[in-house]
Amino acid sequence: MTATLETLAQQLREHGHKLTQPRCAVLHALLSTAKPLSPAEIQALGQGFCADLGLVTVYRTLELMEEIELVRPVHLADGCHGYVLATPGHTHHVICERCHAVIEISGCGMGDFLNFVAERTGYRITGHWLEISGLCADCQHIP
Amino acid sequence: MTATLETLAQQLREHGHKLTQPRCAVLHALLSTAKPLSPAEIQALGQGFCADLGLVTVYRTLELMEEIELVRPVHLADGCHGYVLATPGHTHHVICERCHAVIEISGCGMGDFLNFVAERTGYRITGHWLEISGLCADCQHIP
DNA sequence: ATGAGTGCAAACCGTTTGCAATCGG
DNA sequence: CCGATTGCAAACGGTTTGCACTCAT
Repeated sequence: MTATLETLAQQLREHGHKLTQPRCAVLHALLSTAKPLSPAEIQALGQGFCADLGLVTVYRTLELMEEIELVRPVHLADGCHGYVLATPGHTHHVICERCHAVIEISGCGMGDFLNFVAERTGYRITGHWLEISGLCADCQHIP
Repeated sequence: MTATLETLAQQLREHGHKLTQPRCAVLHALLSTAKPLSPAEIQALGQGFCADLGLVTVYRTLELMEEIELVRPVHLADGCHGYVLATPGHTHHVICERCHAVIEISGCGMGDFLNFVAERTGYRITGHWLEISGLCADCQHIP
């Protein structure tokens, strides 16, 4: 099931949140691309739908949507970060270092590795954060 | 080989950098713990060795030491980040979510998983960033 | 009608920059 | 001695907060 404005709006309502113009504008912005968007980029794109969308509202909306797992933050190694629409379940991001396109990998073949780490360190492992960078199919052909 | 103030200082010199009091203070601070330290924490600890150590100098020193791979940045999922002394080669961090102790895992059993990702996505994989969180041996016994 | 949601302006925090003074080799 | 390094103060960019107004339900 692919996310649409309707399904996303529905999820907002289910969590008891109001469906407002600014929130629709943020969703529109995120739906318009597979790349992670910064709050400022979301504001710029969102203003096509809600002309006076404020940056503060974008922050508050993203915080809200992160809580109900509608969006997921993407932290890159260089510290910059953005948001993408979330797909349910445990996923990892693969990010093109040239065009920043993102693919989510669901399911994760790291169970064995994590067991090894647990044994080796004595830690009880509770979570992990993995982001993979590379060149997407398109960008491999562009020098 | 465990890093000491002497070996670290040596590396600085080898790269043509001067060995100054503030830089020693930063190294002292990092040697004093296995936890990642923020620039502000490094300044506070470092002032025990160099009373007027400035925060700006800490930033510039960390930048320098990151370049010559004396220290490594640690980004946590919650966005806060710090620095730890680096061990050579490709490593991953395992961080205790309670006391923030860090263990580095060298070597990394993720080759197969990355190949799988490459096949599945069509990306040419160039790098990855993995941080594992859990409870260290000590903290498992504290509720 | 009424509380959730909004925009604005200002506060805030961590980081970076310009510059004159200082220190190490 | 001389350039690398430092500390200070100020600029900076992104994020958060206080508050009065507005909107969705």
